[in-house]
Amino acid sequence: MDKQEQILKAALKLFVEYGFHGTPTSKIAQEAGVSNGTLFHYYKTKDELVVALYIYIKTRLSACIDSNRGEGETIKATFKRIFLSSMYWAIENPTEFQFTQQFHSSPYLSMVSDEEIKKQTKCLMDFMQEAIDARVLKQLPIDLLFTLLSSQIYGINEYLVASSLDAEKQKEVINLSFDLIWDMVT
Amino acid sequence: MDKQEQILKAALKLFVEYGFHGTPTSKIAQEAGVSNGTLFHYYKTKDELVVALYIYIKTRLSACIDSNRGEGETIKATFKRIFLSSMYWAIENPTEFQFTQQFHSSPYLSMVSDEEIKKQTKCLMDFMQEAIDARVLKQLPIDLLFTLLSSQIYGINEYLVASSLDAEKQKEVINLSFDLIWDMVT
DNA sequence: ATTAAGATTGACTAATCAGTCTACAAAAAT
DNA sequence: ATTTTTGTAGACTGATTAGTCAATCTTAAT
Repeated sequence: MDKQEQILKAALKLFVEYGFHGTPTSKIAQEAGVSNGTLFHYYKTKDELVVALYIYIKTRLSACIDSNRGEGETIKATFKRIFLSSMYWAIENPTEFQFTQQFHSSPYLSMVSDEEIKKQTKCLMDFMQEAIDARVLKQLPIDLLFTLLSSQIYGINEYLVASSLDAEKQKEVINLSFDLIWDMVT
Repeated sequence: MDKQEQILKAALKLFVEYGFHGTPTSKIAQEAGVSNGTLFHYYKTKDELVVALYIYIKTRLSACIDSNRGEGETIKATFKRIFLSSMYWAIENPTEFQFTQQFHSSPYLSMVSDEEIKKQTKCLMDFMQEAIDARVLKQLPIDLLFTLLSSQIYGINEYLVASSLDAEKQKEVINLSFDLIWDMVT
C-alpha cells in the first residue's frame, strides 16, 4: 500500500544485487510497481533515494539495538545483549546488512551529516562511555572501542555467511566470538 | 609510459572519488591521458577493468605482506610483522585500501574466482595453520581467525583515518591494538 | 626493405538513464 | 459543492555512456 516504502524495498533489493551503479531508477520503479514519476515525487534525485534508504535502515537497526535494555542488568550483560542483537539482526536481515556495508565504503557516506550519524549511535556510545568510566572496559578511546566492536561484527558475519553452518553451530561461533571480544576489551 | 598502468592508476583514483557508478570510462581514459579506444583495447569491458584493478592491487598487497619473513622468527614475531605490514600498507596506500573495501562489499566481488582469492591469501593462511597446529593460536576455525584479523585491520584503519593523530600517537594505537588482538587469538 | 602484428587514436552510435512535464485522479480543506 | 493540495501515471527528452570501427602509427621480425 505505502508506495514510498515499496520504493525503498525495491531499491534495497536491486542495489545489493546489482550495485548502485547497475541499478537504474526505472528498474526500481518497475520492481516497486509504481511509475517513474512517483519515484521522483518522493525522492528528488537518485542520490537522495540512496541516502534515505541508508537512514531508513540504520534507524531501524539502532532502534533494535537500543530496545529492551533490562533494569538491573550488569555491564557485561548489556554488552552481550548489544553484541547479540547486532549479530542476529545482521543474520536475519542479510540484505539490509549488506547494503549498509556497501554504502559505508562508498562515496555516498559523505552525503550523510555527522549529526545524523551521531543520532544513530548515541545510545550505544553513552553506554560504552559509562562502561569505560566504571573501569569495566579498558581505558581506550571510545571511538577505537566502538570501531573494534563494529568491525568484529562485520567480520564474524562475513565468516558465518561464507561457511553456512547450521543454527546450532552458528550459535556456538557467536558465543565463542563474544568471549574473545570480551576478553579483548576488558 | 606504460599506458595499461596509467589506466589502472586513473581508474583507481576516480573509482574511490566518485564510485564505480559515478566514473565513466571516458573520464578514466582522459585522466590517464589515453584515448577511449586504448582503454577498450586493454580491457574488453568496464567490468573487466574493475576486476583487473582489484587483482592488481591485491597482488601487490600480498606480495608486500609475504615478503621479508625472517628465518628464526618466532610465531608471535611473524604474526606481528604481518599485522604491522598490513596496517602500514593501509596507511601508506589509503586510496588502494579504500578501493579494496569498496570492491569487497560490492557485487563485483563475485566476479573474482575463488582460485584467484586463494592465491592471494595462501601464504598467510599457511602461516596461520602452522600457528594453530603449534598450539600458539587458539584452536579456532582458520577462516574465522583470518576474518577476525582482517576486520580488525579494517576497523583500526578506519579509526586512524577518522581521528587524524600524529605519527607518534598513531604508532601507539597500532601497537596497543596489536596487543589486544594477540591476547584475543592466543 | 617489407611485412605483419600490435598499439593508438578519436569520431561515431545505439542504447540507456536521470529527471521533467502534462494530465488526471483522489483526498482534504474550505 | 468547490477549490486546493497531494499522489500517480507514463510518455518524453537531453545528456551521457559503454563499447565499436576504420584509419594511422609503431615496433619487431623476416
